[in-house]
Amino acid sequence: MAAADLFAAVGYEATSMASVARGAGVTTTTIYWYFEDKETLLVAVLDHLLQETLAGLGDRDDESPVDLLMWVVDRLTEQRRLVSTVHALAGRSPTVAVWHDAFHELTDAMLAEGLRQEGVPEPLVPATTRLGVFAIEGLVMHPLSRAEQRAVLELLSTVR
Amino acid sequence: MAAADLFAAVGYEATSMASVARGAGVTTTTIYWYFEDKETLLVAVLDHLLQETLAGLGDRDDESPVDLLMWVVDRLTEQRRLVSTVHALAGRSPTVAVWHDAFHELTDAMLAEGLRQEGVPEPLVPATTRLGVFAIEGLVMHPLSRAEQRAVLELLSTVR
DNA sequence: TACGTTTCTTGAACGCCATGCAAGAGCAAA
DNA sequence: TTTGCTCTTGCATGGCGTTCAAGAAACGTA
Repeated sequence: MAAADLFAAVGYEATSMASVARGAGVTTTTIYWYFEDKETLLVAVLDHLLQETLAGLGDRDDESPVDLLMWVVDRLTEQRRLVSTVHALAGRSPTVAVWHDAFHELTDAMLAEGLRQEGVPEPLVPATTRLGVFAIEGLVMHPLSRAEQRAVLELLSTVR
Repeated sequence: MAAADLFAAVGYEATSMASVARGAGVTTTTIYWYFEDKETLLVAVLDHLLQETLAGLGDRDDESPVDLLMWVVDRLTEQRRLVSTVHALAGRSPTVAVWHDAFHELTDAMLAEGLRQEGVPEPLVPATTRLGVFAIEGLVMHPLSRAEQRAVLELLSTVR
């Protein structure tokens, strides 16, 4: 998909529908036959990216929890621009908001399950999950050195 | 400032320079005489809001740390739309990025100082500060009940 | 093979937006 | 009164997301 490349290269906002069409060798109107609007196109790209990432995650359920989180942070950091685009758009576009909510439902559940297997007591799981998600999003959005990232995640693993 | 009202009412993206001008009873060109572009106007509004919030914070340095954080989260949540706008724009606009960095430098320092006074050991201050900031931003961006918010902040205060 | 219907593509438009520019009003100093 | 500066205006420009009427291509049916 040409849109995915452009979103990754210059970002969603800087990508015009005309440039997507040019990249696909068609006209803008053709894009609109397949996707209702630009936001729907974005959601399609997000779904595609999510599939890829989930597949990659399946290949490494052997590593330690912190290493696993670091890997997820790395993948999301590669798409930092899209992440903040989604957050900004979710507040004003129902289309993107639906995807964003579904995404969190999925990832929050995965993290919660991981925490349970690490022995986090059940009543603490919800709040710990949320704090974990917030930490991941924070690490993705604010550039820190690898050591600093790890320090935050290690600190996070001391809550009780 | 008319721009501040419009940004708060409908958001930055949905606010056209024409509507700002109309609200101020002038022409768009006049706005451009005072502000270089729309992003510079945004930064002026952000500065204004920050001044107000800092003043309000000065009136309540008596409350408990968690209550203080809750209050900050409340103020930021009222401006949730602007918060995510700033995050999205900081990645592609130098103007907004500069303001965003300065904002974090200020607020991170304030939080770090608060943590020291709460007895957090010095070597843990940097990572704890970051985790705290991430928690605040997460709470601002994701709607949770008051009890859930408090649970996350209480959990956060148990790290060591 | 021919025809009707559905699927896909196109070029040209529309309305909105942020921004630029040349000209002029208002006003103070000389 | 003239000069020069600050401020405001109307108009224009180029780009954007999106729409629409029209036609081409593909396909099922006879």
